[in-house]
Amino acid sequence: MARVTAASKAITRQRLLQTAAERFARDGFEGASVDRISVEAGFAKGTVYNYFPSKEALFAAVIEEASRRAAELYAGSRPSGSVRARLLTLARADVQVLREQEAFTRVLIREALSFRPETYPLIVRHLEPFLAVVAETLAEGARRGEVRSDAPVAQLALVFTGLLSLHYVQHWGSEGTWPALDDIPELVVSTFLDGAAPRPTRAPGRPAAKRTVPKRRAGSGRARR
Amino acid sequence: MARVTAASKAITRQRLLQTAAERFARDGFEGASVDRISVEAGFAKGTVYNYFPSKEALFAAVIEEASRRAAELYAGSRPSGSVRARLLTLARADVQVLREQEAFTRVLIREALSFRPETYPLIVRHLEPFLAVVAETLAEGARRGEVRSDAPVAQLALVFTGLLSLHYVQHWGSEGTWPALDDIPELVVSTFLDGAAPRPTRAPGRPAAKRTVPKRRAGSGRARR
Amino acid sequence: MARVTAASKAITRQRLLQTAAERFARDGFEGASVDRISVEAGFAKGTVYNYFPSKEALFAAVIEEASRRAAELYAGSRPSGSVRARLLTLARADVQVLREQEAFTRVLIREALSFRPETYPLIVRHLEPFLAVVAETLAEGARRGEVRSDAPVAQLALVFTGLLSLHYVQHWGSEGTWPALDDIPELVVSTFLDGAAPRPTRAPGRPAAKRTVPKRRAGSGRARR
Amino acid sequence: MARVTAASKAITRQRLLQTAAERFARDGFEGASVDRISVEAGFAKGTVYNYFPSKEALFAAVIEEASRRAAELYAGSRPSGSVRARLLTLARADVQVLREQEAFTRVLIREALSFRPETYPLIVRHLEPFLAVVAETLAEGARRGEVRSDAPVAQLALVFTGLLSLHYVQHWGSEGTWPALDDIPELVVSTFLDGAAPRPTRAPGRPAAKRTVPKRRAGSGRARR
DNA sequence: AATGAATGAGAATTCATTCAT
DNA sequence: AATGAATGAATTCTCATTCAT
Repeated sequence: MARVTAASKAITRQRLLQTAAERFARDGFEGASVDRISVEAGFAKGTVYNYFPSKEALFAAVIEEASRRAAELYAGSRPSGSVRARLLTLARADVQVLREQEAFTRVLIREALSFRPETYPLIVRHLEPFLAVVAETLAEGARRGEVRSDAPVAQLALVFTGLLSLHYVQHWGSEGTWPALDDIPELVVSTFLDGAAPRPTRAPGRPAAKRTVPKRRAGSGRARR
Repeated sequence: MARVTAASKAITRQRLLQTAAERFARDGFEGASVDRISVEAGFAKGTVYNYFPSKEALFAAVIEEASRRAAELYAGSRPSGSVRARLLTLARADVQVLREQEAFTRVLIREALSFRPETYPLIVRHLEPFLAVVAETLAEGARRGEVRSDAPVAQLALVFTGLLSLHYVQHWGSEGTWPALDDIPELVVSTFLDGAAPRPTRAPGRPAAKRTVPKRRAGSGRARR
Repeated sequence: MARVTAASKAITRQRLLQTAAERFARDGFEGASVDRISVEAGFAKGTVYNYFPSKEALFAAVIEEASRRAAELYAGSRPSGSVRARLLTLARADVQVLREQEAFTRVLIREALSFRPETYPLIVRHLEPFLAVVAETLAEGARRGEVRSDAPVAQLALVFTGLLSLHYVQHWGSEGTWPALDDIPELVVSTFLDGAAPRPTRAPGRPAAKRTVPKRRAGSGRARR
Repeated sequence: MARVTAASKAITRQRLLQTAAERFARDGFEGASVDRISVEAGFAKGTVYNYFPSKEALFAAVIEEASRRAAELYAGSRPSGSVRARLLTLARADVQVLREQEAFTRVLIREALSFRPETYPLIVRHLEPFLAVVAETLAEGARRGEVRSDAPVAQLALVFTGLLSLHYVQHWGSEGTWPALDDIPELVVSTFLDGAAPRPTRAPGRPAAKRTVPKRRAGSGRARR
């Protein structure tokens, strides 16, 4: 019985967290209503308070949960190959996480912008695993000469991750018009690695001008150095 | 009477707007209290409503005011020279605007992230002039071959402007630790134009690894044009 | 739980409605304060809003409740006999309703005079059943020759009902001095059917002389003009 | 100069009173806004307070003014002839007053229904002159045998005056549909004097059923049934 | 006299939170 | 565990009133 109870409690908790994530994402922290979350999750008005001591705590739990799941998902992807290829893999994993928990992610990014002292640590903690992998990848790249070595990798990692978020924001802000989620990884990797200035030593007759910033055939360690 | 009245009204309005910007920046649109803004500005609870018909309107006025001032400041800087130099000038102007109205800007960026349909147009309107100048500069650069011509300039302009915002956010999030406001223009221009991959054709004996992403002395006159 | 809850909810609702009727009657719709109603009913400031979504809705519920009860009371009295006798019965039923819910009725009459477009339909709906019975009675009377047939019964019914209201107003306005509630039915029926001109040729053996106005010696069949 | 000043003060006062009457009539005491009255009268927000110490006082003054003007208007009409003719004249005078100051009258009737102890005496005072003339007329009629003498004329006068108000209310409530203002005097006099029971001694071939309750030519006393 | 900026009490309404059942 | 009635602080907004100019 204890087992059953424990299990059903866990289920209830999950349901509350899921609903809460959706409502927070849609309405923001202030705008979301505890009552509504409870009812939408299929419980009565007060049930949330049997699981979380306050709205704040519920919100923190939502973020915590998002972080946990994201960490799991990242754990699965062990990138290899050139730095470009690895960053692409990481960015794709991030987009994958985004897809699987878009609501969570929106909460996260939105709340990051509020600079509320209570939640900031949570968010940093959430980003850390991803940042660590990126930084490691960049360090490796710097050793191999594929990445500029004149800037601390931690900062470069922040920029890379920030670029991802930036494009998510533009995706949401444009209501999906541009960029499409699928395009984001290559866009970001390209922006991050190559910049907007033309590569000086491109092969002369290179095909230019695609619609979007080009999927560049990464690999091929050729030339570029 | 009329004179005195008009003058003092303008002062009151400014004081209200200033305080409102601060409170909105700190607490967000939902979190900020109109009564509190009024009192904190040194007036009675209801005085805001002698100047603005609603909280929404007050918020809109805050953004409008920020836009107006920003436009003035941009108007002062007429960039010239290479695209890199121009972008640098623009980015510096933007940082200048940020400094002069940091509270305003925080409101803006934060609210942009809330995706509230009511305020989105306001924000877009605010960004437009800056985006337009950036896009124009990039178009010129594309013609001159200083900028990749394989992506729409409008999108590149969005990325450039987004990169600025991204670095502001990191500045605030790190409580000023990194990046410093002064470093942001070069950081952003460099990230935007050059990317993180090493420039292939640098002069051989080039001094590497500065603290931040380098002020690159573009020098070495070769190629880039 | 459910049982207890449901029962106590009904009681609470009734208490709120009763108090609301009193306050609305005393202060009018605008003048009455929702908070005060709640507290006066023995609850906290906001409790009204657990039962009614708005002040308007509370007001509507008060009227609805009054209508429901009035309909019940009218349903009990099935008038028969001469038109005079029937109208008397109806008027007495109306006074009975008034007695049982004097506060409600005052709300009603008072609000009818405010001509607020929102509440007018409610009030009309409230009056309709009574008006219908009156009209029907008058139609029957017209067929039998007991009532003038030269005016639409709907209008006559309005006048009859209006006369009742008029006397209630005078009752309240005079603080009960004149007319007494008990006298109103005969007064109104007499005024309505006979008018103030002397009845010229009453049949001799007709039962005359009630306490109030009617005792008419009518006499003097002399011509009126 | 004192004269001029005094005159212009009086004009201002009148303009305020007129506008106030309109607003009070339209919006009720609570609903009317002092600011709006002042501005609509062509003055600034605060000017009302140079003439009236409070909203209450302004309201009282409006009623007082209405009474004064009404008394003047009544004074002009010295009715003569049969009681029916005289009552008709009085009723027409009342409708005339209504027409000339509909706003004032609406305020009055509406406020009468609120039973607010502060204003009730004012309203009674307002009605008194009219009531007195009506009572006098009825007394004369009773002496002449044209009016029932079994009820105090004061009460009959109240009923007569109340009937007028009742029809005004129906006129407003139906948005002018029924009854038309022009029809009210005859309607009321007929209802008041004759009632809804058929006159016993109508001439046999009498024309029946007009649209509205008929101007009846008071027929000639023969049996009612 | 007139003005209109400032005031602040008070209203409706929301909603996180408590707690008896 | 879950419920949901009750609470009351907090919020936006209105408006009568004051008073310096």
